Amino acid sequence: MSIYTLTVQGRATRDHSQTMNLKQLSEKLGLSPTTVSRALNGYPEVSETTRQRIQAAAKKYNYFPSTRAKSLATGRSMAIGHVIPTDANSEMVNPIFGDFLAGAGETYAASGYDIMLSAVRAENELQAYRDFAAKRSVDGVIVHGPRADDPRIALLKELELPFVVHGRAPVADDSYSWLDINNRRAFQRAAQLLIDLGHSRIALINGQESMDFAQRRRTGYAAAMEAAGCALRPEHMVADEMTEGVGFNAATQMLHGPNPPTAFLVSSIITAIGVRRAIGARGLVLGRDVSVVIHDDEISYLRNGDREPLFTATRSSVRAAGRRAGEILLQRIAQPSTPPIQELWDVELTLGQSTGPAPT
Amino acid sequence: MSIYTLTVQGRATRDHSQTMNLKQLSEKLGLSPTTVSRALNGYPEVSETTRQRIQAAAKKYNYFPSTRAKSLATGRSMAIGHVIPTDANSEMVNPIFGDFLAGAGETYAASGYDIMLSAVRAENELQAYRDFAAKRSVDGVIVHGPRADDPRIALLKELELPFVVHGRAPVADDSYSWLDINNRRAFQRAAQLLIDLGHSRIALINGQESMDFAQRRRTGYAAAMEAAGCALRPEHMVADEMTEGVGFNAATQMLHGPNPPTAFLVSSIITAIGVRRAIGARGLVLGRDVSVVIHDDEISYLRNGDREPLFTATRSSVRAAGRRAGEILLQRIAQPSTPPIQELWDVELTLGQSTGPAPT
DNA sequence: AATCGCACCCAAAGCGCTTTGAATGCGCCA
DNA sequence: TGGCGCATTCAAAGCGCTTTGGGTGCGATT
Repeated sequence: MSIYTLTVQGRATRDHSQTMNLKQLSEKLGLSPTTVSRALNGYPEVSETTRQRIQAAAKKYNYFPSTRAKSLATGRSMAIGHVIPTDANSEMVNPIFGDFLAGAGETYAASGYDIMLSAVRAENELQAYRDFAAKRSVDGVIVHGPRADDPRIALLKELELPFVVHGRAPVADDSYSWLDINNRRAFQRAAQLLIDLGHSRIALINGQESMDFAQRRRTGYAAAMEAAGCALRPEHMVADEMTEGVGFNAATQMLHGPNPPTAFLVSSIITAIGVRRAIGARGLVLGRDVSVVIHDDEISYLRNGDREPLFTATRSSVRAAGRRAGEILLQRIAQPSTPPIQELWDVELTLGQSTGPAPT
Repeated sequence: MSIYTLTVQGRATRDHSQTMNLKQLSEKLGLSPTTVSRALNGYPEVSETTRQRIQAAAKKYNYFPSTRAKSLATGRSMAIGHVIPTDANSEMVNPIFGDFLAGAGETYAASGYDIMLSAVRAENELQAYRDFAAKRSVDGVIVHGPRADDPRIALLKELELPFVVHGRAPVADDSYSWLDINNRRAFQRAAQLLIDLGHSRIALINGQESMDFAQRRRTGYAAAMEAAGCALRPEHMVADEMTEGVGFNAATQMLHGPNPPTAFLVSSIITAIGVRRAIGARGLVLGRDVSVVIHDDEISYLRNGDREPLFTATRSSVRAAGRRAGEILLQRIAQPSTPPIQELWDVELTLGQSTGPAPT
């Protein structure tokens, strides 16, 4: 027995032997569907004694309202859309995605929302949002990894689909909701820390320049360097995918160059693992010969050390960000006409074993 | 304007100014909803010329059928459920999840299915599957990371919800569909490779014993060791979470022990990164003093080297597994009464830079 | 000329829920 | 005693689609 069966022609036919539904339940109780529905949804027009009776019966018969029918009747789908790009070229699935979703999922679950995931190639990303809107399958969406002049924000406004951006677009704009960390200040402080330790040849291994966060981090880094009178060397600045391999290759090349950096500022712990490998391969010691500061998203399976941090790091939990972004979105959905919400989180700077005074 | 608005009492009221629906479209065309629906769904009872006309209009007015209504009418939700445990204790979100989903998502998208994600704490996992069934929000589910005597399999059978297991339960059972890699053979071959290189003190750093794959890998490892007459030392076998920290700690401890291993067999590239760090910290050289063989799931953001593999590895793409598991599930959904499908994939063994002859 | 088959099309019912608008019954006040 | 207000309950409409079970009109068959 299954939910549906196929006829010979392949046309679907129904199978109504399903689970308990509202009508059946109300018949068992000798009440109207109206009353049962109201009782279960907590409306006041039903006496407390019948409500008790109804709830007991619902539990007894394991009754759950069909989300499909509920959605259709209410016009709300009780689901939030997330679009996960599965870039065909780079085969890169964002490693922080899982933790962000776990955080957001907690929030959603508490309010009865589900997650609708759309895994698409980058070039179909816009269409994925369009589909969400056209098929009315979600009540709101989260936008991940905003880029310079990101077309998604304009599209979502046009589609009138509530959304929250994790991160933000480069241009200041208070017409939409976002949650971001203070990337600029984070990298400025991180660079300053290294400068205070006596470093002046500090390399930046960053995410791709098209990403807003990467631009802001570079700006922060550059500001600290310039304020300290340190030269900004193009050969010491890389903006690329945040993979272990990129970290290794970039650091290897720099360490073999004419004026090798004595410190690295690295945008991701994964990239930093590659940098660490390069440092080791060059016969240098991390934290003594070469310092490294990273940004740590607190990815659950890549903790930055158990007790004390391994890498000195600017730190902000992406899981907490997911939780909060989910809250903001639900709030937007409940009250779409209130002004958008923006939150800028400051990061912690924690000292680990990967930094030390510049070698003399 | 939003999908719905709240009245003062908080009761939802409808807002029907929505997007184009079937009725509106059919009116514009001067046809009945029946005909339009049939035309768009490819049924034969409609002339080719009107079909063309209808399709053109649908495109012009950007008409998409509401999935909600469609689901209700057909009884199929056109969504696949995935439950992602967000364990509260370990805060561990499975790193291979993203890539598996990306693969499965490709398959789903090609058939018009969506992904419904349920992020729950481990203790609520069973309830998540129950909810999927009771709320009728998905047509089938994927079971991730099966454990010994996994209750989910029995539950799903009882719920009559089509499912496919990624991995399989320890007890042979051809009554359900699964897709697995040959973990036993993989680790047997990997251990054999090390033995052939002259190693005899080979450590195993494995996933938790409760996981089926970990048991099979240990069995394969043990078989090779015993066949070669190598002692199975308990202090050289670890079964724990597959994090960098665990790899580092376990390897550090072993390398400082009385009879340190000369080779490691590691269940995950993430753990192996910790092992590599421990080897470096001990002042040893990977691939010369100590050999390492890993299992590589080909996670997109943690490639095992660019061109040539970094670690010698048994290798199998988890993304490809997702694609195929999705296919199997869709097949099960379409024809639930056909016999279950089981697939056991063999892994590749690729040589990298992390293995060499045992030091003498 | 009556009948049949076929190609096309439609009205209406139904999926399982929510919500509107009314009905019922009861205590209470004038 | 009649009428009012309140607390409960219900019947029916509607959400946007699919599918059943006919219709209609036309050429071909007898």
